[in-house]
Formats: sequence, structure tokens, C-alpha cells
Amino acid sequence: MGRSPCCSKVGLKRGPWSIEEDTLLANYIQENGEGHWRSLPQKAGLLRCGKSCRLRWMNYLRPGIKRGNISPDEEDLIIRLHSLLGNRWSLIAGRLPGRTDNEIKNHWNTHLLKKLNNAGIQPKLHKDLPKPPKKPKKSTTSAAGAKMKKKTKTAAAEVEEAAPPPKTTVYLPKAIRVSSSFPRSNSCDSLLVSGSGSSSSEGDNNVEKENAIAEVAYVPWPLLELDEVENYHGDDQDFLNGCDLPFIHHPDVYDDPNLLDRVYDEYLQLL
DNA sequence: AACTGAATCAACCGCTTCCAT
DNA sequence: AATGGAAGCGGTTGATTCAGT
Repeated sequence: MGRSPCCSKVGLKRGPWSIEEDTLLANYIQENGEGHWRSLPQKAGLLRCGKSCRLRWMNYLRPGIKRGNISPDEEDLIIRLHSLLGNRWSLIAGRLPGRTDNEIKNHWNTHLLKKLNNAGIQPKLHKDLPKPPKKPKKSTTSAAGAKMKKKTKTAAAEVEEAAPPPKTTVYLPKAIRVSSSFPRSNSCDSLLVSGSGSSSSEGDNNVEKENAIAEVAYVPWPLLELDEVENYHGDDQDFLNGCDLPFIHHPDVYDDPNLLDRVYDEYLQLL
């Protein structure tokens, strides 16, 4: 499976998009719809690679995009969903209408990681997990991927590395492709309006799955030890007051070591 | 006002996954 | 079953902006 040389072509423009380019792209997609990104630039008269066009459309030009001012409610939801899904930004974005995976990822890395660390909370709760049942994989981490990850340590990575070892566990489900089934631009709308867009039974199944996942995501999750909250001496009270974080200690939950296993199994079945 | 370091976020890179053949 | 093209995803980069001195 070789990679196609999408963005390595010489002569293609890179960097920030101009207003003219935005207009060309938006007009073309309005007339012809999304998709066929590879051939889109040429047809639209753009000197960009298809990937770049797709990214620009998805993260900036697409109708209904909300920009900036992520509300405390949204932050709370991001934190909850991240505790459930891990770094599955597209899945998380699918639960936040008008937000893009890129924006959520950036917000997490620049704001939420810091907030959680300041509150004495380990943001990356994916270590020491009981290995989820998984099918045999072709390859784990390629040499190139490992090399890329080794390059430099990001601020986010530093924050996470400096944090204390995790006390609790969170399951990290396998990533699934989202967009083809759940258009991100109006994912929540699509959940509410059953059958709109896709009338196939598969589409309805997806709606049901997403609704079920959403219910799981909204369950108050026993992520944090109570002493973590009690020992918090940070000064970011807005964060603690503004968010409905799952700070409640649930003895029943902690006393049942198999609960997360069961929830994870249910989640896998839903997927 | 000038400089510097930190913070932010749009865009890029490369890998994975899906799907048609 | 194997292959290759296309799309999607998550990690990372780097230009720009902001805040502090």
C-alpha cells in the first residue's frame, strides 16, 4: 500500500490561504459538493493539494463552523468525552456541533491539559490499562512513525510527562472512521433528525449507535479520586466552578473492578 | 519603544483505514 | 486474497500574536 505523492508535488502553494483561494474553494464545493479531493484543486483552479483543500474546508470554510470561545459546557463535554474516547478528536468533535477536530485538539493541548494539571488531575489516563481485547494487527508502530514521534517533545507532551502516574484507568476504544457515516458539520442534528440525509437502514443503525454512545459519554464517569480534588490547591477556581466534572466518588463503582470492563464491552458492541 | 519568551492555532506530514478492482 | 488509490485521522510544526520586562 504505497502512499500517493499527494502533497509532494512541486509548484503547489502552501501556507496560509488567501481570500481568493477561500472563495474559489467555497464556490466550487457549493456547486459540486464535497469529495473527490484529489481532483478538486485542478477543477477549482487552485494550486493546492487535495488534502490541503479538504482541511481548509473542514476546519474553516464549511458552513456552521463555530470559531473560538469554547464554553465551559463544551470544555466539560470535551473532558468527559476524552476520558472515554482518548485522543479520538474526530469522534469528540462529532459530539460538539460546529467544532472541528483540529480546534478541539488544539484547545485540549493548549488549555485543557494545563487546567487539568493545575487542578492536580492526570489528563492522560490511558496507562496501566487492562489490555482491551483486540484483533491481531498488521503492524503496531512503524519505524517511520516512531521516528516522527521522537522528533521533538511538544508542550502537551511535556505537560503530560510531568504529571504524576495515573490512579485510574480509562478504556481506549479502537478508532473508527467517523465522517462517512456521521457528517461532522451537523452530527448532532443528524442524530435528532432520524433518517435525514441517509434513509438506509445502515444510516439508522449508525444513528442508534451514536445515540447510545452519547448516553455512555454523558454518564458521570468515576475518573478522579476524591483526594485529588480535596488536595487541589490551584487557583483556577473558574475551572472547578464552571465545569461539571465527574468529581464525585462512587464507592459502588470503585468496588466493582469489572464495571469498566463491562462498559467497555458494551461500547465495543455498540461500535 | 524594543525586545523576548510564551501562547495560540492554522496548516502540514505521514500513517492508517476503507473501498473498489 | 492482494493491491492500489483515495480519504481520514492524529501528531507536530511554525508563523503570528500576546504579555511581560
